[in-house]
Amino acid sequence: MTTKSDPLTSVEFAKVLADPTRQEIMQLTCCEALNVSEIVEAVGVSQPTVSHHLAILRDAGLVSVRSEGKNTYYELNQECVALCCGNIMQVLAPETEAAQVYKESTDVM
Amino acid sequence: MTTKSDPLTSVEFAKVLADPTRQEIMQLTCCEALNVSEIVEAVGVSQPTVSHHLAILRDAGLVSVRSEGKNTYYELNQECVALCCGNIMQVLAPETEAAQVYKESTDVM
DNA sequence: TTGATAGATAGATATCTGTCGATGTATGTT
DNA sequence: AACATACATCGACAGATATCTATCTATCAA
Repeated sequence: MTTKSDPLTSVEFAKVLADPTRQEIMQLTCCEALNVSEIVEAVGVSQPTVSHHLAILRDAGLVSVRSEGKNTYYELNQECVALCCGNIMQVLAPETEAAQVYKESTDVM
Repeated sequence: MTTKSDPLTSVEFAKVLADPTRQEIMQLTCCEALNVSEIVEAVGVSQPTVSHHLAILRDAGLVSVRSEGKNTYYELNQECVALCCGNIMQVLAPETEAAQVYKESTDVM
C-alpha cells in the first residue's frame, strides 16, 4: 500500500534524512533489525512518534520490515542509502575524486 | 557573519538538500559560477526566493561567493558535497561496497 | 546628481512536519 | 473469554519553512 517501488529521487531521499530522530533510527537499524519497542527505548521519543518515522522510512523503501508474532522488526536498506548518496555525488559533485571513484566502482565493465 | 566554518552534520546537509528549488540551484552552480539574475531566470521563482536559498547555501558553507561590480557569483562547493555524501554512506551504509570503496579512496595511506 | 540595475532584507502568509495523547487492532497469554 | 502487550492510526497543536510583495542598499551609467 504504502511502500515505494521506484527508486527515490535525491529530494525525497534528503527529506527523509532531514530529521535527527529519523537519522538516529536509521543508524540504529543500519546493521541489525530492531523492533519498535527497542527503537523507542533507544531514541527516547514516544512510540507513536517512532511509528511515524518508521512509516516514512517504509514508504520511502528505505527499510525492510518483518513481522514476528507480536513484534515488527525494521532494518535499514543500506544498498538503497548508498545508491542515493552515490547519485547525489555524481550529480552535484561530478568533478570530485570521490564521485569518479564511485562511478568507476559501479560502472558495468 | 553567516558562513559556517565547521563541517556540516549529516542532518544539516540533508536539510539543505531537502528542497527541489535548492537542489536545482545547486545543480546549476555545480560546475560554473552564476550570478543571481542568471539563477532567477533559470529556476523560475522570484529573486528574493533565490536570494533566500542562496543565503541558506552560503550559511552552510556549500557555496563560494564572489562579488564582481554589481554582480554576485555563486558556485557550489563540490568537495563539501562529496564529503557529506561520503560521511552518510560510511555511517548509514557501512557494509556496502560503495562505502568501502569510498573509505579506501579517502584513507591516508 | 539622477536614474537604473543587482541583490539583500523585512514582513506576511500558507503549508508542511514533528510531536504528543488517545484510541484502534492484532497477537499472544492465562 | 479476559487480559496484556506491540504496534499502527487519528486528531490536535506548535514550530519550521518556502514563497511572495515591498523596500532598502550599493554599484554603475548618463
